[in-house]
Amino acid sequence: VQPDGLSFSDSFKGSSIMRVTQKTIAAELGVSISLVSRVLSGSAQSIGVPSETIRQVEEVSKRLGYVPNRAAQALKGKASRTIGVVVYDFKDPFFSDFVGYLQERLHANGYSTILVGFSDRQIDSRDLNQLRQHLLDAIIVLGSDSSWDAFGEIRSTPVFRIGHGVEDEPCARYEVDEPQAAEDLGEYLLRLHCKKVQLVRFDMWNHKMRADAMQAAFEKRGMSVSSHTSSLRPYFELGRRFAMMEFNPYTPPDVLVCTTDQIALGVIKGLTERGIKVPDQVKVTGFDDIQFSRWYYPSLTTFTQPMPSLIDRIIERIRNQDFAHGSEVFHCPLVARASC
Amino acid sequence: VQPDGLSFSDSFKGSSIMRVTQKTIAAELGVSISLVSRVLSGSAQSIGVPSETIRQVEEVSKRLGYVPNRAAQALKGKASRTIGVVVYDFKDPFFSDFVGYLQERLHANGYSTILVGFSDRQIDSRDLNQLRQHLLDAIIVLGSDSSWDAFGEIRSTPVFRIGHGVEDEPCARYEVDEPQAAEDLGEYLLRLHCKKVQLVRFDMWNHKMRADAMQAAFEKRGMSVSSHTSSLRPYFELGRRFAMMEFNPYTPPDVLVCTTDQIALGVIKGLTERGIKVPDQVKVTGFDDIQFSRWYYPSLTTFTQPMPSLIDRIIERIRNQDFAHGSEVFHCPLVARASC
DNA sequence: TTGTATGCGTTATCAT
DNA sequence: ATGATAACGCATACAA
Repeated sequence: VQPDGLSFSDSFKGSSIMRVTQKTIAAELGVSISLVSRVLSGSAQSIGVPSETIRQVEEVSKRLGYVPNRAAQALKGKASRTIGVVVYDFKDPFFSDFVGYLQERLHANGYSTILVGFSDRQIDSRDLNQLRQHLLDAIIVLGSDSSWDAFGEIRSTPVFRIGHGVEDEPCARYEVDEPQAAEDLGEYLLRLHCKKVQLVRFDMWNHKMRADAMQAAFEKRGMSVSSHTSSLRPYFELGRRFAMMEFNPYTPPDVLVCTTDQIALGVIKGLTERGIKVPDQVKVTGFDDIQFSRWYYPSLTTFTQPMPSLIDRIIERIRNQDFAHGSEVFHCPLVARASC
Repeated sequence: VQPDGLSFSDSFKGSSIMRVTQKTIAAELGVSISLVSRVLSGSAQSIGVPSETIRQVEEVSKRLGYVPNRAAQALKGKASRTIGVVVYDFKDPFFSDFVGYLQERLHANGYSTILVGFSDRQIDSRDLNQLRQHLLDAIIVLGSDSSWDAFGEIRSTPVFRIGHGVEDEPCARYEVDEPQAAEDLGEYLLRLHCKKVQLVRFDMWNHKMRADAMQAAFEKRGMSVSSHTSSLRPYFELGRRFAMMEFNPYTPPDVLVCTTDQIALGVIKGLTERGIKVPDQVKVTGFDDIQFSRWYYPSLTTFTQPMPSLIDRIIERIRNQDFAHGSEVFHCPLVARASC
């Protein structure tokens, strides 16, 4: 990093630029702060303030570039219209896609997003202290966790979790309908005359939950199911390593069912490097429908997560202050592409 | 989305759960709020408060789970330790990678991140109104923009831009050293005996800037350079479409130099679909080193952006209140992989 | 129709 | 060594 050496003189003037507050506007017009406040908060009309006065206040406030101070508003007990978003694994493309969409919808609905995310790791309650210092209308958690420990101390803010959690978590939870997804894939594989399935998954309880549902659905349909489990990270490397080292091309399964798109893409890359053709010699499926699954070669058959409806539903609940605890499941449709 | 129908009874109790404030602690101990404040802000020691009192306050505050209210602190003029992050294209994997890393570093340094991002579009000053309502220590902008319009109204908060901007932007700017990158690639291609280069880029000024630098460096070394420009989005489709429809396999260039990894990956996919081998029949390069470039088949030769050092440098400047305007360039090292 | 006063949680400046 | 008090920006109950 090297300076270009010519423009460092014009320095930022720090806090010398005064913020425009209601006081500024009131002084400018020679009226009281409360009058300005009433106009700016929209309650003036119904109170009976003459529209000429309203116009003047609005004119000056616009001219001076007034923006309300949320800190002050929040302090007064008003909804902060600020949402905390917690992500367990930001490096995971699925989650970063999700965050992008979530943030955009929140923004469109007038909410600000405070982001707290990590890579590949459990979240500690200390990690959330920063969130607790803000006045939030709600917290949205992206990711599964088998314990509620991290959120135990957050009691004054409602939490929505998108992912699997513990049974009696004091939050509203949205979970993938794993059995339904498994049934859908089972039917699909049956039509493709798959007899022999191998599952490839990460060694974690939520992957196991998904894999177990798959296994049940496949065996119910008379397929034979074996399983490969690994704790290698990142997921892509897990899949690739499996395809390179573990996959046996002499007694291949018909299909490799992976619990995550990243694993599946790694598998495809590993197989391709070994000269094994997908889907001709072995089929591959994933889960999540990340952006790159459509763009890989071959494109990946996977399950789409219905982000738009899910997110809009949560935003609506936040707006309605509907913070009822409990879990709902949502359906992830199978998207058939080239890999299977 | 269907309810599971059994756990919606235990509703969230809304604001019935009182927040713990300094007042709560003061009441618990029968002391004044000021005393509590002094202890909690760390100024007690030097003032001469007995360590026993300090201990007691700290004990109670921990037991009650006190967290300072940033809104109140910010109102009092304290640094909010909150940073706004603006992203021009969150759908772009490069930016979402960047945001993840940035956020993690900010968090580690005690800063909160307020995220405002969009997909594929110019940002309007209205889009930033939400940011302006927060008391921010700084704003970090990810992405290039040939105009300062959107940020014109933000005058009380220092801005850092990572990307190309206009010459006299009142902010601190960090820009890719395009000529240096072009030189590096020129040398590299020379060693690979490439004579004929085709550039593939998006139709936007910052892509043109990069492509122009490349063209100059290549022609300087005696290579012939042609160029394909398109305004198709997303970038991946741009590259793929080019490879499918425009690329002429009978008079192929030695290498396709793309202004972005996404374009390059699309090119590779398109070529692969046509049965054209990369890098055997034609080489491909990108720019940015997104996560999937390493994972594509073949893996992509590209330029890495030095996020860690860049981000840590910016955080340090924020901490030191060093908001000097002007631009610095940073070097993006070439990473040679399979595609070229 | 508009102004005054109060309080949100915190910090800082006074007193005591 | 500690407690009152004011102030940050805003909203609102209460006066006028």
